[in-house]
Amino acid sequence: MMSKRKKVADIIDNIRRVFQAVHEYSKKAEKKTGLTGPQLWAMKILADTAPIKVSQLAKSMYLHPATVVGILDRLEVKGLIARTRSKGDRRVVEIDLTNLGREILERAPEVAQGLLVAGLETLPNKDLVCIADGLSQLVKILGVQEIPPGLLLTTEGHESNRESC
Amino acid sequence: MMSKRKKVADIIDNIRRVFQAVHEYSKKAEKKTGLTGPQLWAMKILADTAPIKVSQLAKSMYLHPATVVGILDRLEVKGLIARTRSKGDRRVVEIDLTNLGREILERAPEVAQGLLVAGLETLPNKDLVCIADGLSQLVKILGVQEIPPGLLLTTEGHESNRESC
DNA sequence: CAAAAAACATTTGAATACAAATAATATGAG
DNA sequence: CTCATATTATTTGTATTCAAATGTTTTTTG
Repeated sequence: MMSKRKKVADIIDNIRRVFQAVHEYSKKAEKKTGLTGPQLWAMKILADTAPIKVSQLAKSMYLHPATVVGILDRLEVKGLIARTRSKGDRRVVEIDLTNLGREILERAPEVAQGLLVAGLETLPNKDLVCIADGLSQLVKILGVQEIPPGLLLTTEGHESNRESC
Repeated sequence: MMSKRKKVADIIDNIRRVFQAVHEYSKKAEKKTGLTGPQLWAMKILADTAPIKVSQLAKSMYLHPATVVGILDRLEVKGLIARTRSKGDRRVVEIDLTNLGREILERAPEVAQGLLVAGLETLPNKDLVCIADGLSQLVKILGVQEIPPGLLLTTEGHESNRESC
């Protein structure tokens, strides 16, 4: 029987491994496409929801608007997105993919989350429950059930409803 | 019974929550001490292992040496650490906490990991096994059992040996 | 309607973070 | 011993991230 101390240490190690893996994966995707993780992420969202306001994009990415402006600047320079001042409300800037942007995106790999989703979907239901419960406990410990996820991807909608261990 | 799709989505959401929570926590510690997460993290490591080489500190933090140099620059300006060119090998720079650094550190809160460890330790053994197994599965999916953890903390030593669900 | 408040995108300034290049020193091969 | 190689810290340049301040435009209030 492992000591409690040892179990806790193992858990922490594995959390770190997950952090690290997501990070490494995003760096690999960067090498392949010339797009950084956040840039690719923004484009994936645009592919689904363009045209979209800057503020809405920021919300979708759970990032500060100022951060998104920077990312958009660089994507614009590369000719992958276009900004248009909205006719109806001239405070608003509408973002859309250019044709080049769409082409590039087709050849781009999934964001880190894609890897996770693909991997998880191959698992039997029983294992999914196991993983889900473990993470729920962690979330409970951290006291962040209410926090809207953030980072890592775009899928919105977070109605919860889970089973217990 | 939840659909597999839904389960996977829930898992991803919770992973994002954990990411987010760790990040938020580090920002909170920053407000309290005037030290950023990485700065505090570096000092915690120094408290345990100083004097230490820059390259060794970088390894302990799983960061690029260039990044650590920047962090040390800012800590040095605040008078919390001291750099000394090593006598034995003049390429090496030894880092140590100053007395002021030690004082500040005493009043500083734990790094995000501290919160996790404390929370985990209150859980019954059964729950720990549940969390550990869930994370093990994730790590397996990501194919990173071999990756030395990284991020989040400093404790070294990672022999593994776990039970199943 | 006019002034105040809010919403929106952006700019500015600071801290990470990495890769690549540099400079200084140490070690190894011949 | 000398030259090539390796190690060590640093500098430089780019990207991400946030908070705070700014400038426009819209909405709300009085």
